[in-house]
Amino acid sequence: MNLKQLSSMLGLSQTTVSRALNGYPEVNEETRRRVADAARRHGYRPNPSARRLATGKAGMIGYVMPTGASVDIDPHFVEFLSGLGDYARSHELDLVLSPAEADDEETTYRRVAAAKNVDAVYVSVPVPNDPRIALLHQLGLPFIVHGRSEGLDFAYPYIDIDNEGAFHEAGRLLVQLGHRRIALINGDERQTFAIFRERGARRALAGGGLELAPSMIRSVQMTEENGYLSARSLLEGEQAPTAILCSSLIMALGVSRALREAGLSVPDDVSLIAHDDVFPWLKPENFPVPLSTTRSSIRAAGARIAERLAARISGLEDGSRGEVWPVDLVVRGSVAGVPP
Amino acid sequence: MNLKQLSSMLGLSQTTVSRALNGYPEVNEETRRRVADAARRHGYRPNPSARRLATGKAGMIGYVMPTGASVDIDPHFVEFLSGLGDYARSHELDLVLSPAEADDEETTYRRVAAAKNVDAVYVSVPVPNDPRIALLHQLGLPFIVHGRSEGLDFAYPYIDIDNEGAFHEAGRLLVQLGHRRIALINGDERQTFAIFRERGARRALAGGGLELAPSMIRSVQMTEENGYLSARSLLEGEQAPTAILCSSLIMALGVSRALREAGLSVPDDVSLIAHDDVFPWLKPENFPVPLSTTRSSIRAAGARIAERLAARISGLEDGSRGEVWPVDLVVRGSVAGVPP
DNA sequence: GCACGTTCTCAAAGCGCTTTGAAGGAGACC
DNA sequence: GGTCTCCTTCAAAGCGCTTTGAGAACGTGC
Repeated sequence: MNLKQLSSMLGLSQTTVSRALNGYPEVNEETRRRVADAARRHGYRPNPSARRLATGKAGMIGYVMPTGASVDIDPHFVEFLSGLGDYARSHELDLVLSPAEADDEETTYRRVAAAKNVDAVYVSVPVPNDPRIALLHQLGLPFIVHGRSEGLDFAYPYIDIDNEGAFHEAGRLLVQLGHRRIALINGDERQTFAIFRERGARRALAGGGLELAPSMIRSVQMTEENGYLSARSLLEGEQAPTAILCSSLIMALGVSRALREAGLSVPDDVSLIAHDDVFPWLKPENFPVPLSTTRSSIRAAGARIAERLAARISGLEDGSRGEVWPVDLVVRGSVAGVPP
Repeated sequence: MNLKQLSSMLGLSQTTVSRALNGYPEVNEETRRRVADAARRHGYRPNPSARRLATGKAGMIGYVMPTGASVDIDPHFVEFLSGLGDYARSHELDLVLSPAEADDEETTYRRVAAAKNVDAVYVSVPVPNDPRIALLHQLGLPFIVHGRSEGLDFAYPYIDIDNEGAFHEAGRLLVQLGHRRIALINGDERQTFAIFRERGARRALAGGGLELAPSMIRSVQMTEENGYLSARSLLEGEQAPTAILCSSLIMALGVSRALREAGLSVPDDVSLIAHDDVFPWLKPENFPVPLSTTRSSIRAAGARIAERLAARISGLEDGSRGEVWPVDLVVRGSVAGVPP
């Protein structure tokens, strides 16, 4: 059932039917009702390819997904998807994933932009001076960044959480409890979120007259194993930390394991605070000792990003507003004063 | 730069240019070379919307993604995506995710099929008599199932792992080691993979003259917490198991925690075998006691599914071949003979 | 009764590609 | 020289929608 058939069936022109269905004002209400009715009865749905060709609008949002033989997609991504679904499922908004060679995303961004398959894209885990953002800016393809870049000479729309604030607050708590040897097990140091977290932690320590020595920092891909290895290497040092800030719950699993293996207990020997992106399958309150966290739901961010992307597509939003969401510090059993 | 411009620039008709670029035989080699050259130099790329409208082919594959306020997307999904990327990134094959209300996927499948946005879809985690498979079969939209259904009266293409064989082998090992009280912590019992695993375990026990009592089975969503709760409730019983089969590494985390909390050690008090889908961020060899597993990479399956979907789209594959992949049993320190 | 807005509807021209059916040109064969 | 083929190329007709520019139809006001 296409427009032609439907309109001839109704004895109307394609124009009128199209306008009736798309809510244009110059159609008689009575006619509109008749058309809408017939469309529903016959299950008419405009062919998106045709509509796209005619309007240039795709009604889909895109994501360029870095992949590679030695590249693993981040498990956080499913949480983002859950959030996206929260908004998108009721708006018939689809997401197009375009896999890209991780060390050459530009080609794929150009392909996506040229193809006009999608009306807007979202960009995740930015780095300072992110070339993807500059490229999208230049190509004129609407986008929203999940996270922030630094050093770009133009404004762009984003949603980010207050990573610096979160780690500042967590660090400050530890300092207030008397800890002086505080370590940070962070994500990839090239990524802005990790830079901000380090900055927050550093500022917190400075507030207590302390420094965050390079020997107390680890920057690694966020796996259980890396959490374990990082913690172990920290604990081996002369100046083993009495408190650890950790950038992810998954790494915190490994940190727990290393502590247990070293015969150290939480929080008596070592205090532990991790960032919690709110996974449904791994909860901080279920750690052997309930884990203190800085908490912010990626899922909620995903829903908000979908919403803003949809708004940009339909012209309801423009400009380059940045949103920074506050992060909750949730104190549970894993922190205590410095051991005697 | 579109076809019209390119062809007038070359002094050729659109027909010839189109054919030259699409590899039709009736074009002079010399002409083809000229055309290809000019296309490359001017960065010409056919507009996919136009091509799609003309051919009806989208060059994209789809996935209807069940979502809902209380529905969480499975973390296994990113592994699938990594695998998909392994194949798709070099083939410019995009994936369209269409979020659906989890309790009414049919509507979305119909929308996707009608929209012709995608040439084929993949279906994951099927249940017996899966209505989605029946629907796709009826709609004539090409698809491949990741997993298997049961009870459908037609054949369909799928890729599955030998879940029954895997759990049979794992169970048999435990039986051979003398265990008589063996428990199964499984995924959602409605899903085929869980049914097959139970079947495998049951058959293994039967081989030793044993029965898998309902009281020794848990069917839950695969989270750390549910692993913990299931294990705890099993250990509380009169007839606490001396061995546990577990359907996921994530649940095995919780099982470990429950055992530790109960003061039981692996493998002296309880042997443990889990299914490992091969997450890069959580490895069985890094469990406190290296975990024995039945191993099968979801990522590899993702790549294979992308490949087969692409083949179906381009007409290289048809019919309804099912592939069943064997599963490795990897024995590590977490299994031992039955405690005295 | 006529000119003039309004309101509603329409034919036709795109959007950029693929594909059908046909035609021009060059050899080959008789 | 004429006819037949084969090889290349082409004009034009879709694909199914939106949108422009224009035309009926119908009051209204003078």
